[in-house]
Amino acid sequence: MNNFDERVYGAVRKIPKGKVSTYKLIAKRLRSKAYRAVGQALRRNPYSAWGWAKGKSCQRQKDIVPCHRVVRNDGSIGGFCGSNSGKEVKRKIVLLKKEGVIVRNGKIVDFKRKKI
DNA sequence: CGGTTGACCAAGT
DNA sequence: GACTTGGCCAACC
Repeated sequence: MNNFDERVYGAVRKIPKGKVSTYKLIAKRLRSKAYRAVGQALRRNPYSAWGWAKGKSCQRQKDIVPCHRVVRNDGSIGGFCGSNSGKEVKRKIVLLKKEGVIVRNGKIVDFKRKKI
């Protein structure tokens, strides 16, 4: 519970629906400069937000980490599901759209107002 | 313990 | 806008 990964997951879970955050901001919230390590933690994310958002039984909602609400500092998507292929990124965009976050050309529209 | 990696960032070209 | 560089930090081998 005290390792870096757990703290990252905890912070990401607190992101409210319809809002987004960045790797850097999360690191800041943890009082750390390890924004790169945040990406690392999510990459090996043991919890899956994808199955949950898709409505299929995957894991308990309280345990999931909404990694799709975490994007790069400039509002671009980054990666998803341990991959940066366009396929996975598209999934991420769909999830965001469901929550009211519009993404165009791989970037979040009005990102400044939606980030925490 | 040292080197590599990465869902990053900022500044430079 | 794209690409490169140097820096950053934790996990991994």
